[in-house]
Formats: sequence, structure tokens, C-alpha cells
Amino acid sequence: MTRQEIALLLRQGGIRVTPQRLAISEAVLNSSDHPSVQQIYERVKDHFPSMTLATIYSTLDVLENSGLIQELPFPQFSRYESNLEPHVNLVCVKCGTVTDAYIGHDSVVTLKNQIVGETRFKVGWQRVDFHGWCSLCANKGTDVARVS
Amino acid sequence: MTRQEIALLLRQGGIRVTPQRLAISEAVLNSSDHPSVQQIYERVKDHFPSMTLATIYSTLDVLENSGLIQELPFPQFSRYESNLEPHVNLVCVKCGTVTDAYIGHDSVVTLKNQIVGETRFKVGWQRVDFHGWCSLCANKGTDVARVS
DNA sequence: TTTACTGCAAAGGGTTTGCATGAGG
DNA sequence: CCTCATGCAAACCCTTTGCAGTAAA
Repeated sequence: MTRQEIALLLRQGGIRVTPQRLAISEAVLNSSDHPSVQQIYERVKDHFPSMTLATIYSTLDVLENSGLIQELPFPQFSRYESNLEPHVNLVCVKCGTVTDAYIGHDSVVTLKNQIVGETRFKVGWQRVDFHGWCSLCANKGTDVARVS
Repeated sequence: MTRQEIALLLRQGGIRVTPQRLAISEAVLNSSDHPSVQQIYERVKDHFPSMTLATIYSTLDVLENSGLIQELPFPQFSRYESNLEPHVNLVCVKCGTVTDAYIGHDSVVTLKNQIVGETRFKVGWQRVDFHGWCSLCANKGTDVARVS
């Protein structure tokens, strides 16, 4: 997604576009690793040394309220999801990575249709996490970062 | 689940059984509303007026490490899951309730089998949340408690 | 010009920690 | 008896809030 496309997306959502918001939005929307606030901060501070976490939190709130991202609470801090399509997240309890599964999309859609069709619950969005060990960590023994 | 069955379960997990732990375990394991620490506190403080939140946090850690419950982080605080079977949680963004869906079990199992069979990810457990409006709140207008 | 975003600092609040006391096995 | 759980208080840290200055439209 180009910077121009993101700027358009923000304006379409009635969001005032600032250089800081562009950078933060880009850091989240053009990522698939579900970054935390700290990670977003690391990615933008080179270009905006004076930016504080408050601005990042504020911008993430704006983006979430406009339906562009979703907050994913974890035990120690939240991560942020830019893929709003039904999908599966694979959460490694050893290295802490959160990746989108390549498969499972159709099953999640089926599940969603079941909930929509067979209950009186009005679905807004869904979060599907599988917690376990990624292929890299499955054979190792030392914890790197426990996240769940 | 009776108090005796819970005590046995704890001992089988190598957990020292105390009256406080029994009460806390009972409050979580015999519930389906995914209580928060505060809610658990409300449910046990009549019988244990001197109990503090630290004891509840400690006990919940022990239960989770023994595989008896799962922590469910939400934006403001965590809730605790006693149903470790694959299932769907329905999270109402208005009233804050979290209920198990009556349907969807088979689909979640199918999804899990797909992840286990078609990826190199070693699945430990899963969390499937559908966020939206419960049937009671769908027709009302006022927020009670925003949780997601 | 008007609105509201940014940066800074302080406060908030759920959760964790350290330690003395007390209870379980 | 030895180990470890409880209760209390303080600390922690992620997140939120208030405000003055400043930039977007």
C-alpha cells in the first residue's frame, strides 16, 4: 500500500492526515507481524524523533474507530491487526511471533456464516488465534519471549 | 463439578489445596461467563473477607500453568476460560458478556485439524472470539460496558 | 481562522512482586 | 518440620488524560 493510498483511506474515513499519522498507519497497515505499540514506535522514531507513545496510542484509536485496524489484547500488551479478513493467527508461545496462517480462511468464513445464520448474535468481527509453537521454535528449548 | 472433584483435580496437578484455592477454582471452573479477577473476587469474598486480589492472581497463574484454565486478555482486563474444548466465544461489545456459542464446535475442530495437518505449527490451544452484539443488546441503544 | 493533532508530563489502573506470617502435607 | 500459600503494601508498566503550542483544512 502506497503512502498516497493510505492518505486517501484516512481522508475517506474523515481522519485528518498528518505526517505522524501517515507514518504510524503505514507501519501498521503495511505489516503482517501484528506489531505492538513499542514496535510501531521503533519503526517511526527515526523519521519522527520527537514522537511520543501518546501520539501512537491516539492514532491507533482513530484507526480502530474507523474500522481500519483491530486491537489484539495479549497478556502483557496489545498488538495491532491490519488484516480484517477472516483468518487464523498463529501465536508462538516461545518466540512471541504472531503470523497469519496461509490456510483456514474458508473454514473461518464457514464458522462465521454458522454464527450469523444459526444464532441471534450480530457479528462485527472475529479473532481466531491458535496458540502453540512455530516450526522454528518447536525443536528448540529456550524461551525467548512468553506472550500467551 | 463438586468441591471434592475440584480438590482431586488440583492434587492430581501437584497443586497444594487450600480453602482459598478451592473457592477460587470453584468460581472459575463452575462458571461459563468467563469471569474477570474482580468478578471472582466478588464471588469469594463473602466466604474469605480477608482474601486479596494477589491471592486470586496467584491462584489463576497456578491453574493456568496446570492447564486447567486459560487467560483471555481483553483491552481493559483479562477474563478466564474454563472450557478448554474447541468452541466459539461470543463477545458483546455493548454489555460486555462473553458466552460460549451453542454451535460451531465441529467447525473449530475442523479448523484445528487443518492447522495441525497442513502447517508445521504445533497447536497448544485456541481462542475463537466473535465480537458483536448479543441478541439482547442488538435492539437497544445505550452502551453498558465496552470490552472490545 | 477554526479545528483538532502533537508532544510533554502526570495520573490511572490492572497486575506483579517482596516479605513476614501462617497453613498444608 | 519443611515447604509454600496467604495477606499486605508497594512497585511496575502499559495506557490514558490534560494542557499548551502548533499544524491541517
